[in-house]
Amino acid sequence: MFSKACEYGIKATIFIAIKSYEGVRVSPKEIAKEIDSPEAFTAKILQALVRHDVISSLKGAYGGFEIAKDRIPLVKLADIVNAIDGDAIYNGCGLGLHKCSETHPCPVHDKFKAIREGLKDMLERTSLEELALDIKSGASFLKV
Amino acid sequence: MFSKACEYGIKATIFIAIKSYEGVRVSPKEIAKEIDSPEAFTAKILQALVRHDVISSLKGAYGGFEIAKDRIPLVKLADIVNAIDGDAIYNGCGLGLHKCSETHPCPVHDKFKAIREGLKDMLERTSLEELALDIKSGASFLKV
DNA sequence: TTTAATTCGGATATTTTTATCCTTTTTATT
DNA sequence: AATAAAAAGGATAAAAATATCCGAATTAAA
Repeated sequence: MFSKACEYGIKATIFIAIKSYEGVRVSPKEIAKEIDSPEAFTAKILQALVRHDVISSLKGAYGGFEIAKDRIPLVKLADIVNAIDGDAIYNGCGLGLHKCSETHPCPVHDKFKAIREGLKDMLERTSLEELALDIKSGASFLKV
Repeated sequence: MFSKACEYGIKATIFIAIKSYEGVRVSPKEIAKEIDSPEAFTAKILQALVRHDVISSLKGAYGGFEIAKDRIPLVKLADIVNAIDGDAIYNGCGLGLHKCSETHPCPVHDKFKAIREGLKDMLERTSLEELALDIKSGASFLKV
């Protein structure tokens, strides 16, 4: 459903949020260990998330990745997905037609529309905050 | 959402169904032209569909691909997707955890479950017959 | 039985995605 | 100002997905 890059990006952002609640910045090494991902590749994804203002970073000694506490409830899953995979998931045609529309629909246009909208809705409604709190409470897990 | 291979497979199967209603077999060349796909790659996908008994083929002169008329209403979108992309869409974890389950869920486990089940349901309910009839009636399109 | 038309299957090429490595830039501390 | 720690960014490598090519096997018809 999502690319590997996006999977890592979501898990990394959740971990950064948890650490940011504690007021500590984290390194790609620490993140990769926690979410069980390749470190260098994860670092690249973090760069993309910074560029898209999902998270922020501080270079140099005592630097690392963080996210402002007051932004955590405002960041939605959709923001993370969008920063990494773009909006193809919502907007692209299910069968790859270049000009798929109501007036020139692909064979699965309507059937997919419902699924897509459900997905879009879920991504836009789900906040980083609730995902992070579930991890903190032990209700969900970032690896294995 | 789906792989290119799967997109081609779905469109190819629909076209084969339409031609099979007319009692004529079709070649990869004709199919590729009709669905706007790379011919040789499409041929490989057709082989996979034959191996999984979604469609059937006849080698040699006057051969080609076809699907028995009485099977058209029985074949579901899910059969085509399964033959090409497997069942990762329904069963894999949304965030790539190896052991994602009710008792050890990833952060988006429940939210994805709903989407997944909607998708699965749709794929299992949608028949090749209705897709083919929509193309025949001009209600939907296979290319552009 | 020969021929022509066709799918099948293996080998290979290209492109995209995933992953790694190394140098440069930035920054807090000493 | 010097130093050490860290992200940024570019170059490269490996793996997977997409795509092409060609010879072998099969088949219907002449």
